[in-house]
Amino acid sequence: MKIIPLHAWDVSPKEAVGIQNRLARRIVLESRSAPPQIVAGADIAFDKASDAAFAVVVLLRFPSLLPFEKFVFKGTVKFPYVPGLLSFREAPLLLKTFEQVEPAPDLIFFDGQGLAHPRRLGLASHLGLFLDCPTVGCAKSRLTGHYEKPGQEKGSVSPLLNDAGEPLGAVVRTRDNCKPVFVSPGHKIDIDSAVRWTLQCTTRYRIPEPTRLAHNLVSEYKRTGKI
DNA sequence: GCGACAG
DNA sequence: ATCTTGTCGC
Repeated sequence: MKIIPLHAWDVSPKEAVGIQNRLARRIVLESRSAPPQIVAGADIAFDKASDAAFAVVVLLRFPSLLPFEKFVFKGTVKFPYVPGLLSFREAPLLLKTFEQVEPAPDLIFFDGQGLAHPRRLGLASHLGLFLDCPTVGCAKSRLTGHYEKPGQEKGSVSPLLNDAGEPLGAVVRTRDNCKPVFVSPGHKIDIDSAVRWTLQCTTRYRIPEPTRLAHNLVSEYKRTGKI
């Protein structure tokens, strides 16, 4: 895929916040109506001992959800984990991986937030701009926003709102009696579509197949150390 | 000052 | 995220 270098990544936390505020205005919260044909999942794994990190992108057919291609990149990460600045820690490695990705997917799932971010530019939104591709953020826990617990039944959805009452995303029950996931649009997609595709990409597990498979693969690469 | 805080 | 076995529940 072609990457659009919107800015440098070796910046200070303060500069990072400024970049987020500036880029957030470019996010498009609208989506084309057609279903995706190819969806992707991306994730990163860190090796505690060495300072190596692995990034993986998996491509799956939709709606079969059968994986047919995978890409890996091994490197190091320097930016620390700071709540709200996750993309500055993970995006560099993920982008190196996306440089290899072909064909370009129609929708990409990330393990993290999209719009549901303090400055409305979570990892999924940020990378959506760099890749100029529809993206969805599917996080395992909340970063910001308030909500009412969704029903215990798979498919139950509850809106995630900011303090002004504006919608940021949704809390989605992807499996009966299981902790819900936090879904929010990244780029070039609306909230309802993000939730719909997330549910349609979910099988018997809490995590949607794209990111679940990416996570399994990246864990294996980290374990074996081989690419 | 205190609490919250994606991965 | 990462360090880790068994175990409770559907």
